Amino acid sequence: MLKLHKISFRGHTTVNQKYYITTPIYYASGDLHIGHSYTTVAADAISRYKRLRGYDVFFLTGTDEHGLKIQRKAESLNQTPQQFVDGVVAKIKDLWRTLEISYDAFIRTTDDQHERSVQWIFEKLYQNQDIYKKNYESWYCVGCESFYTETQARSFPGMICPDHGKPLERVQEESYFFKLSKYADRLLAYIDAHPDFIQPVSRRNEVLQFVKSGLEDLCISRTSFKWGIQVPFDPQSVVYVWIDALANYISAAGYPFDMERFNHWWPAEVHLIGKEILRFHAVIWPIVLMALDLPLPKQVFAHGWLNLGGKKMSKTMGNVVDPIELVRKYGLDAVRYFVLREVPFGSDGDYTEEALVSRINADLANDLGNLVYRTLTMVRKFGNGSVLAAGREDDKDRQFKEECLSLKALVEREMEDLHISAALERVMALVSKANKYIDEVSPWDLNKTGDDRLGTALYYLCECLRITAETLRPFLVRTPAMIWSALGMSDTIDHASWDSAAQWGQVRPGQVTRRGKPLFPRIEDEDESGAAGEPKEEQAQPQSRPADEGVITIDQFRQVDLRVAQVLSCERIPGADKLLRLQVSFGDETRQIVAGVAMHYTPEQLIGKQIVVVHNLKPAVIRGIESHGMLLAAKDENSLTVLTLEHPVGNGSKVS
RNA sequence: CGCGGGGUGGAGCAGCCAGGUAGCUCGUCGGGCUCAUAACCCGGAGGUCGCAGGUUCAAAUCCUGCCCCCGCAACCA
Repeated sequence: MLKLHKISFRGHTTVNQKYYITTPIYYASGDLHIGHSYTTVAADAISRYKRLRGYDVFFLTGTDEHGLKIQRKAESLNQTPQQFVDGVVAKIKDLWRTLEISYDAFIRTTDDQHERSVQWIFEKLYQNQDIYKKNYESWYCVGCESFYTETQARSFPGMICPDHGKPLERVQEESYFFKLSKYADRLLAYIDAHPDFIQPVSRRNEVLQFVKSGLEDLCISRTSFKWGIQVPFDPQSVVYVWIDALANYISAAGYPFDMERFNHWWPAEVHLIGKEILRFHAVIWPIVLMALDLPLPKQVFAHGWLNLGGKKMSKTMGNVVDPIELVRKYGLDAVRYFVLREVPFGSDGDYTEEALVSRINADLANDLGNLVYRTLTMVRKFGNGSVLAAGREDDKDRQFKEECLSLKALVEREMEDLHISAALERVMALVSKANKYIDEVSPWDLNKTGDDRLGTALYYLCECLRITAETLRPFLVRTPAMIWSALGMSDTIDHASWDSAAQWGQVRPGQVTRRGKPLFPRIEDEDESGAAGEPKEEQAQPQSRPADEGVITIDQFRQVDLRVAQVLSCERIPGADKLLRLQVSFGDETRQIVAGVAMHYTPEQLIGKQIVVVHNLKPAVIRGIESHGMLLAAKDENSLTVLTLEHPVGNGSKVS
């Protein structure tokens, strides 16, 4: 299952230092989006970079496949949980294949070896008395076969299960708790002593703050669902996500059954994570490792998010950003470039299609693509397609050469701190320099005068492109090879060492170039036909589906099933200021919905009213209460009014 | 007193930790070039660096207070 792939590079026959990097394991309950892709592409870029530098890399990713949510989802599809997750995992692997993620191993928490490892860990922690059993009471509904917490239970009127109409039972549940609190001081001391352990610094401060405010022991088992790893000495309980999922980082490296392999790889150099799971990785996980008496990972690096900017998240419209679709439309390297470039170190980036297009056009098409194209055109026009030998060298030329040769070190400096975006910025800065160099040297003039500095300029530019291509290899997977072959290099780029990016003279005078087509064609706005004076607010970007942004077709509107409903009953939800819970009738059907209107309506004001409800909205759980629809209301700064009907109509009537 | 992030030319951001000419990308205006994907290069305009105090020879940068915005946690369907 662990395919250790190894690429050998010229100049790096001896591989010695190891580098173990992980992504989070993603929850296999559905499709992944651009955010997951970002983390994984970033890990991929780092891995490729490290491999190029001669490290023996172990790049781990995978999936977290247990839990109630998956169990339920599988049930609703009439599948076994295993069948369900197998399907999801296949799609996730497809996505990574599409993005050409070079992972070395893919761990699934349903792997037999992982399950045994988790059980072993659980047992060991128990024996060391870091896990203890505690009784605690909770509420249970036989119908749901689910446990509810005190607050959830109290939100049900009369403590009656809303789904089954049965009173909840008070039951005692035995759960296992992990002694987080015991290790709080040790963790603080560790973080203090290892400034690089949590990066960036802002995240580190956040964790320190959190740990100082006190840790509570963690409940690490469940009896409310079965789809999980059994607690070895207690068949009633399954291990909850904390230990189950986090342990993947060591189980995948061989713990505890292949200690030789494990000791080779562990501790990991870096866990790359999104900031939303910082606490699990910077608090719970280190403490688990401490309890197991294992070394901690060298670094937990929490990157920022790729937010969905500007656009309102409208789930009814389903505007999730599908990375595969994006790749199909814009190309793999464009998408990789965008996610790696757009999120600066430590902070969040913003995804909009506009930003993506503007990045592609400005950086890849105008600067890089155009540089390659214009350079090779000159080689063709002024040198018959063959690279000219360098002639006399001017100060400008010498300076440009130095810039090219220093790129590698600059990229390294950024990458060693995982500043991926900054590293790409360095590359693009050289591209920019090259464009400027062309302008200053004006090869077309040199050509007219027959100056042999023409050869110098063209040769230097080819070397610049060669170096750029080599340096881009960690980030882009197609472009470097395309530039390489366009330059007419003799070998493939895979055989070029990383160090050669700082060595002048790899391009041979006389080698024959092939210009080909532009690498990154500019993405032009579709329909430029609009009248001149038209305000060009958000220009309609090329969309996979037609329609200007913000404009929908009648068919799209018809997807929303609006219906009249009558409020049968209505009540406040204890502990919630803004929410009302309503039972509404559609004539043949009664539903419960939750509405955030309690600040403006008392329950009595609504009872009996006919209102308009989105009938086909996906159910949601709000404050532990299921809501099967959304009522319509109009709102301005200081008031809110529920839509009602001018004249009564039958309940369940369609609104259109 | 929930946790955290942020307010810098029209837009998006860097600079702040280690005070000392306010920088980048896009846009805009003007110019240049013609090798190039209406691209590339140069130059200009445009900022009281959220507000008010304080420290200092000097503050976007350090300190204090206040205002506003955004995530998360919740009460967003």
